[in-house]
Amino acid sequence: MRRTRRNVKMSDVALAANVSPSTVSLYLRRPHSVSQKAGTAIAGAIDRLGYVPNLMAGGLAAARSRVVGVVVPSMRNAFFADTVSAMQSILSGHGFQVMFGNTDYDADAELQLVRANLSWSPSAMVLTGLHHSPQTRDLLRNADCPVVEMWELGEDPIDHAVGFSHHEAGRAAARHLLRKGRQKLAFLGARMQEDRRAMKRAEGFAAEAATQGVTAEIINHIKPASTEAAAALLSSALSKDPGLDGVAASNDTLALGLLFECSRRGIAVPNDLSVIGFGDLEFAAFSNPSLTTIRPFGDVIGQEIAQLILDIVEGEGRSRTAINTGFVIVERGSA
Amino acid sequence: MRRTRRNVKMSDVALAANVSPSTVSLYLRRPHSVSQKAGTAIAGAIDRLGYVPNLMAGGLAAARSRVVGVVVPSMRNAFFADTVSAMQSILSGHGFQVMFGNTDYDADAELQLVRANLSWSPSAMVLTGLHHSPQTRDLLRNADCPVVEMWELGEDPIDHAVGFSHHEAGRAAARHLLRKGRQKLAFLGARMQEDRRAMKRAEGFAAEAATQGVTAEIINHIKPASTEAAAALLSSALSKDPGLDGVAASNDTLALGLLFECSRRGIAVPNDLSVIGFGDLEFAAFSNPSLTTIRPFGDVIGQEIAQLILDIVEGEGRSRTAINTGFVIVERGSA
DNA sequence: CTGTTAGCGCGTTCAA
DNA sequence: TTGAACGCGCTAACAG
Repeated sequence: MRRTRRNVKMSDVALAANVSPSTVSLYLRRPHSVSQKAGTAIAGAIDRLGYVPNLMAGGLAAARSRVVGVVVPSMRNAFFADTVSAMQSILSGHGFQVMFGNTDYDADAELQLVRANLSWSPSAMVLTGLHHSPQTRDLLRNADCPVVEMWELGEDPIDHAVGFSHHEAGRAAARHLLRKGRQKLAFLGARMQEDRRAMKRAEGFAAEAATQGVTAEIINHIKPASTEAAAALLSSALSKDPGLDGVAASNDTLALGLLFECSRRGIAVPNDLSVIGFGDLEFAAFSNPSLTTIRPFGDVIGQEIAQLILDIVEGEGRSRTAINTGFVIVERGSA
Repeated sequence: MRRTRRNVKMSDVALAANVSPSTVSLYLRRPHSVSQKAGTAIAGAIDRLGYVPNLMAGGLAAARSRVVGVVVPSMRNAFFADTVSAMQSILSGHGFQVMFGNTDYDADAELQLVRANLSWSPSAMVLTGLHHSPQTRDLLRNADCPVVEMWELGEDPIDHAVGFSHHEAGRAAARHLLRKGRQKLAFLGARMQEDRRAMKRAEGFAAEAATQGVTAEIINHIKPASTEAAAALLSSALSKDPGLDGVAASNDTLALGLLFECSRRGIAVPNDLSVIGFGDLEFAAFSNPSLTTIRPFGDVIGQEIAQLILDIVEGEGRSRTAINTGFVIVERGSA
């Protein structure tokens, strides 16, 4: 840590530019509300002095900061990494910064992160999913900023929601398998006790199967997706129904594990067993057979959220309370 | 955006607890420096009133915030997602928050992000790599906080560095192929004009080959890794040297694309051609053949950085200026 | 378009 | 251990 060369502040810039501090402040916020002459003088002083605004002071005075708090289960998850990256790129172009936190699917961690973010009087809060502890909801309902729940659409959002229906995604997976003539279905999931959205897909899957008179078992593995999880789930499913001919996995990582496990066991995909994943990870196209999966639009979610926030914060027009970004089935070799 | 129920502040808590504001402040920062009685009264008031500290006011007064600014090329990249997640988990346990930005390998974007982060008087700044624009370096050198450059070790760090030598990683890849009896080598890279670390691996690769009397061509594709990039690179490499029998890819995504392309062309891996990647992505083990690759330790980098920052900021002891997290070769089927 | 005047909510002296 | 005074650097009226 280097010596503190006392920070140059706005009043120093004002001095150097021969204007008052408030003119500098105004220039910084609305350059066009200041005379050409003052403007160039200020701009000159700013970079001659290497002035860096103190956003804490600004935020304190304005009772609001240009920070957007983002809380996701895990940045290691490509879904959220996509969304947050897309959001960050757009927001930073408008002078907003992203403060982020991982909950690791822990409700208490979520509460702490929300609390921490709110301490910065953010311009907006972005959370993942519609399911939060009552305390968290309370905090957010009383927060003096827009709240966006993402990656899920459903009942009773706190404020705004951007995403899609996981129930529908589950139904779509079932319909796809059924259309392929599959009759003995199962939904295999990893860590669904924590990932409520995966659970909703599972329920949609079973519901759709039921409407067609087919029963679909839902099997959960309590640990995260991995080769071991895939092996365990496949064994379990096969023992419950040896005639199994179609499975949906709660995500592509698990689906890829299933493909791997099938090849180990000599189960032909898709002839003996159809497999459909969820997520359309980069590598879904590279597997053998390539993976049929459901593609959500993580980047679009991020873009829509950024735009929504900008509309609300900068904007005039009314903003939609729910935005459906949809999903599509990407048909490849495995189903 | 809901109605502003005027925020409860520290003085409100003080009032409710029958103590002065500064006692509350003291309690918040060092609970043990306050009498038992005052302590419980304050704690009670805090959660009865739902007090959320205003970190901007606190930071302004203290001239420092518990924010750590993190700047990475892209969160979509699993390397950085791992590192940042690991770092965030540890830091948030100590009351620090992460403010992050993606540069997309753009030096100017990096400068803007650094400037923006510094406006928050962060407790530390974390950047990716050792290569930055002179302006960025200046800003950082004069910054009144520790600076950590990560994912690379080398000459002249700004302050602290946590990572490993990419030159050495490149050498290791070459040694591995040479040890397998490969004699016609090439290093295939995507977007290396921007990813300097990949370029350093390429140089290390060529240097090591040279010491063994083997020449290794370095070929770059200016667009990001993809199936097209892999196809183009393979064609180019084969046309330069039809006898090619060993290649290193700048990352696993590209390596997987190469594997895919080889299988399309009927090139047997590893018999006709050995392939070694970099990164050890989750799916490197699932490909066919599975991918031999170099594993950096992204999560360890994050942990070490978090620890380093905590040591400097909270701590007493002297902190190391460089931490080598190393790498290992994971030998699988492709080489 | 510019300058003046008041705080924003809290940390940090210091004295009691 | 507690409290009073002061100011952190800036924004937001408003008056000129």
